[in-house]
Amino acid sequence: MLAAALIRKLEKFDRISDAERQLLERAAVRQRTVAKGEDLVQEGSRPSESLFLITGFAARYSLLRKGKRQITALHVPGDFVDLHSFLVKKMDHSVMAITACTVGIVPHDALRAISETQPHLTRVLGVNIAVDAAIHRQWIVSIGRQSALEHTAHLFCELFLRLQAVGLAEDYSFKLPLTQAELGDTLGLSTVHVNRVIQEMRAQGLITWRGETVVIEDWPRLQQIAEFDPTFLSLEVEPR
Amino acid sequence: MLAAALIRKLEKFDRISDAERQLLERAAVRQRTVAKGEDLVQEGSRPSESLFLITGFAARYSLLRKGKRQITALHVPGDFVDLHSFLVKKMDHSVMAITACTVGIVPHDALRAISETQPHLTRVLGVNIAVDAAIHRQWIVSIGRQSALEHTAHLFCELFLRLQAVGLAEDYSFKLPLTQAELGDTLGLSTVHVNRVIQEMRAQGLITWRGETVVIEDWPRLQQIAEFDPTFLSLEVEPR
DNA sequence: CGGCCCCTTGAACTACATCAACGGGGGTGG
DNA sequence: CCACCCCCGTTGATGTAGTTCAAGGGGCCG
Repeated sequence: MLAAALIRKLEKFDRISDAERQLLERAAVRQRTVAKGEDLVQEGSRPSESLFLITGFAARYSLLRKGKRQITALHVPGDFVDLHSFLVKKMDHSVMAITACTVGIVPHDALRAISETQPHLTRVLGVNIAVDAAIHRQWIVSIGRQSALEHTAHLFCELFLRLQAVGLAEDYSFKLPLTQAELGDTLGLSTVHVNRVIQEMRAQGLITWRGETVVIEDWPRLQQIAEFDPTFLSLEVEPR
Repeated sequence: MLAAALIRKLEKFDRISDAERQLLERAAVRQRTVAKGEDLVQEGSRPSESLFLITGFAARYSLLRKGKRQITALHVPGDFVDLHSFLVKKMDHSVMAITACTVGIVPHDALRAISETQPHLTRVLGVNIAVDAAIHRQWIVSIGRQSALEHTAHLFCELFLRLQAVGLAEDYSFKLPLTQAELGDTLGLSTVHVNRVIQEMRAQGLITWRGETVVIEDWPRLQQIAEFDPTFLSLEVEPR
């Protein structure tokens, strides 16, 4: 039952058998809660377990000298936050809790056992890593070649679909518990400029965003401005 | 013998047994040459085989309206260019030959067979995907929060180590067969500005770059300017 | 020999950053 | 329970890194 959110996410990629489901349930040996602002995983560490998000938002980030920060990934419930640490061993970045989080814990021993005996499940977990990479590539495109408004629109499109995929969005509305400063570190923009872009998006009737609730007011135009194509999310059930 | 470059690359991550080596050799059923400027793989396609680079440079890229282009990855000999297409099925970007290339071809059937019976080799191939993702994250950090000069310096550090890992660099020197326009599309900069940054790097005695040959003249300072930490490349043999 | 990349330079422009300041709301300590 | 304070969103003014436009020159290939 711990792994319910994770399984729902993996089921977007391919059908998961009952046997596989049970294996995942048993692999998630326990859970942990992490306070807002705390690190789930730290740069330089060599984790012996991987974490998936059950509730809350998390962010991978890197720090540079002069206090600059870049967020390289946002994670929502169901995401396997540091699955790659099983393969890559040493963390090259940290992961922090954007909100209070509960995470499921899967020991690397359990992942190894799955990789030894469960080729199909292993492939589906591989899809997870590959889709993370695809999202990274899209972010590179957006930071590199889109305007601040286009880029922001793109991120909203992406988050909406990802949250919808795990049942956390309805009626073009979802929770976005990020501050504008955190959004700036995600988009590679200053806080001030994020604020102006958001106001422009409101003025154009693209979105509303009050408190933690975002409503997409004009989905077709938001997609069009962002040049959004959902292919990179691989949200289609296929035999893998 | 076809897969020699690929195997050399994988051996940077972990020891590859003779049996695994032979499997890879047999999986690489044939090779192909691709002319400079041609696409190896096209966005929207559903490849039934994956390609690794034997010789030449290749780039993954996305196009935006108004003719803008962003390169999201550079590939050098030994790189498994679209291994992820085995898992993700539909390409969300294209891959082009920066120079004339020869590529080895591995049918997805062969990759599936490996995934069914070769857990260790499957994990090592997974490292390949995970390291690609780590490089993507580093690019996000560099585009998002570094100056043009810092970012360029970082890319040169990365390329030097990656080329050195496959025996294509010596004495702080390597071949970089990119035009300044292509480098701009890689860094998210205009051609004009790339030119000015390169000149600044030359003026500071960091590098020389004549024709296709780059020489790193001051490796410690180049790394320091770039805030370069090679951890993300995972170039250490470890049991995986 | 001609044409076309590719590198280079100059000048003008602009998207976004930086600096500074203020108000409101929610949590905390007295 | 109230007061304070800090975080967060917001706004204005100014600064600048990088873009865009334009043009020339050199080398290589057909």
